[in-house]
Parts: sequence; structure tokens; C-alpha cells
Amino acid sequence: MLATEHNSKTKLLDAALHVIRAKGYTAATLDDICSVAGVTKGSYFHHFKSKEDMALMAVEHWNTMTGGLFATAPYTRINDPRDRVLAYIDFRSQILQGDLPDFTCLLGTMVQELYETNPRITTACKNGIALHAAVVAKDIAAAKAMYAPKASWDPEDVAFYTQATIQGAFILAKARGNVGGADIAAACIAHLRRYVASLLNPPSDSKLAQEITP
Amino acid sequence: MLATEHNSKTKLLDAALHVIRAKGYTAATLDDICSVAGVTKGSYFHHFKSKEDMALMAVEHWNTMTGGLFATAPYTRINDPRDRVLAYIDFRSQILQGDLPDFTCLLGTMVQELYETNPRITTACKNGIALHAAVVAKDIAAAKAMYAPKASWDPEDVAFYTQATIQGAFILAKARGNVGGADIAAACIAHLRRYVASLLNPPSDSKLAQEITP
DNA sequence: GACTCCATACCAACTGATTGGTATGGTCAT
DNA sequence: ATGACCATACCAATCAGTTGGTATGGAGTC
Repeated sequence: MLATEHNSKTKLLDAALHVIRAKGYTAATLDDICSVAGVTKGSYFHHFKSKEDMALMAVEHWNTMTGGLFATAPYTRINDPRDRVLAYIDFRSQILQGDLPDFTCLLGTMVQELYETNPRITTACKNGIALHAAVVAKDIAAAKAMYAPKASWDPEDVAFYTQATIQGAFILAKARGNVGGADIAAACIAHLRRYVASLLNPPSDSKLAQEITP
Repeated sequence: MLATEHNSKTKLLDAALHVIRAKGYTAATLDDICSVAGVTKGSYFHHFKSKEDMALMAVEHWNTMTGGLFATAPYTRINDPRDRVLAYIDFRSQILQGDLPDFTCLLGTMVQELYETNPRITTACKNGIALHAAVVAKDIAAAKAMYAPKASWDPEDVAFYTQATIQGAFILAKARGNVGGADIAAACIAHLRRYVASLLNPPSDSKLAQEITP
């Protein structure tokens, strides 16, 4: 067994996550990714049959990485579903650390430029986002059942709304740049938190949470 | 005056708006843009000294186009500032028509892939977004002064939040594709509307609108 | 344990196509 | 005839992908 057996493939995928998030899919060249990974194109094409193939595997890699991150995050151990949902949102705010390419979303970045030109990658991104949204929706549904059972809004719908806001927060962050970018994203997520909190704990005489008709 | 005086330049800019929104900045080639515009590269380089220069002018073109669209939109004639803000959000939902490249945002698309590699275009996008956010913020501030004067949230902050949600809605729409994409974006904007409405018309015993601490 | 055999992993150099950008020359209004 | 406008032909650089090859180590045979 080799210490470096499948090391190159993982290094290439890690490099791809970083480079694509920094420059986008089209501008991310194979040479970029290979040089960050510290391997050559020969190795690259040994593991991937094309750039598109690599991107699809990068999406899988991303899904397992982020899936693990959220599955093992501290907020998951909170019992009350409402608190857990809000702690999830807090967690999304807390992980806005480091440079922008470190905390922005691979799927949102790729689908933005490829939705019309690359259906396979677009579908992979759609599925990845839906996968995470479903996890969030599960907690939201549990919280709704307990705190707003009669409300007419759909937990899945709210889950997608959280993802939209977070994706949009990334865009504003990118526009502002590395200094201040994380701050404006956090401000957006703070508003999102307040909205979700209001949906799950509506003041008794308020019709806010009941009246949502998507 | 010539009928064709600056016709080619405008056609090139219009083509650029469409092609860049469809494929992103990097993947949008000069040949793409020229062929959509129906002119040749000779004309292109007569009007623009480089691709970056063209993109910067495209941002200006975009700002004047969208600026005019919102400045003359029916909702601006609504007197009550709260109604006007909510009608603005409704308007954002109403213009989700046609194919995705027709209603998604040039600035959000470009900044997503260029924030680390092209500071000039990034700054132009940031300014364009801030420009529109300021227009929205003005109405939100007027509405706040009338309906939630003691609330601690910042109108500018909320304006940026609206832009983030809309940008994120575009990403979800792109992920879902041309069929259903506009629907999920509209669902997100519906939630946004409800949140902004709650900020501007807080139920008397609710602390929702007052407690926002961004 | 020494041997062949072979799949996996990797590399350096190359290729054809495409890219943004140029050079040059023509057309037309003033 | 001069300058704004635009078309054709072209160029150097760069791109994704190929080529032909080396190095390693494990399986099977004797």
C-alpha cells in the first residue's frame, strides 16, 4: 500500500474546490488546479477523463465535505427543533471565516455561470443544493410542528429561502471584497435569522406566520 | 445625425448583457458577442479597447437601463412609502418573465466569478448594486420613519438584505432551470416581502421589528 | 526469494483549436 | 481628403486534451 495511493486525486479535488470558488469554473484552468495540487496534467487525466468529469466529482467531494461539516456541527445536538434551526443559521454566520474563496459556495458559483451551457454540472449543483435544503427543511418541519403547526407556509419552501439568502449574501460579500465582505454577509444572515424566528414563534395576535401564501 | 451612428456600440452592449448573463464573463467570447450583435470584431475594437473595457461599459449600460426601468415603474407613483416598498418587491417578482438570461442580474453574475481576479469590474459591480440599494433604502427609510420610527434596524441594511435575497433567488432559479426557475425565485421574493412588511408594520405587542440588532 | 507480468499512478512534451487582440484597408458622410 | 466606422485577415498566447513513456508495487509461478 502506498502513502500516496489516492492522494493525488484528493489533492486535485481539494485544489479544484479552491480554484473554482476563487475564479469560477471557466476561468479555472487545468494548469491552475494541477499547480495548486502539486501534480501534473498526466496525473489529472489519469483520474478524470475531462474537465467536466472532474467538476462533477468535485461536486460530490463538496457534498460529502459539507455534509460531514453540518452533520457533526454542534448545533445538531440541540434538542429543541426551533433552537436547532436558529442555531443552524447562527452556525452559517459563524463559518464566515477566512478569505472569501474559503467560505463561499462551490455549487452557487458554478451554477451561476453554467446553467445555460452545462446541464450535467447544473443538475449536480441543483441536487447538491436540494440535498442540503432537505436536511434544513427536516429541522424546520419539526420546529413548525411544535411551534407553528397551523401556519400555512411550507418548511421546504422556507429551507430554500434560507439557501437563497445565504447564496445572495455571498454575492454581496464578493462585491464588497475580502475586507467587509464577511460582515455584510453576516448582516444578511442576521435578518434571515430574525425572519425564521418570527415564523417559528409568532406573537399570538400577529397573523404574520399564518398568512404566508407562497 | 445618423441612424446608425452609435447603433453598433449599443448593439454590442445589448449583446454583451445577454451573452454574459447567459454564460458568464469568462465564457462569453468576443466572437459570441459580435455575432449576437451582428457586427465584426473590427467594430468591436473600434468602440472598446479591450474586453475588460467593454465589460465596464456594459455595467454602465446596465445601470442606466435598470435605473430607468425602476425609475419609471408604476410602483414609484404610490404615495405611501410602506406600500411603495412592498410594491417594489412585488415588481421584482413581476419582472421574472421570459428566459433566465432575460431577468437575472448582470452584476451578480459577473462579480461571482471575477471578485478575486478583476478588481475593476468587481468595483463597478459593487457600485452598481450599491446604487440600486441606495434607491431602495431611501424608500425603506421613508417607510420606517412613518411606520417603525423606533425600530433599531438600519434601512440601508434592509435594502442590502433585499438585494441579497433577490440575488440568491436568481441562483436557485438558475439551478432549477428555465422551467420552474422563475417560480422558486418568486417564492423566495414572497418570503422577502412578508419579512419587510413585518418590519414596517410590526404588531403592537411584537418586539420583532424593534429587536433587530444587525 | 527471485522471477516475470501487469495494473496503477504519474510525468514531460506536444497538439489542434480557440482566445483576446492587431494590422490593414475599405466605405461613407462631411 | 479627412476622420469615423467597420470588415477581413491575421497573430501570439493559452486552452483542454493526447501522446508516449517511467516508476512502483502486488499477484502468481517456480
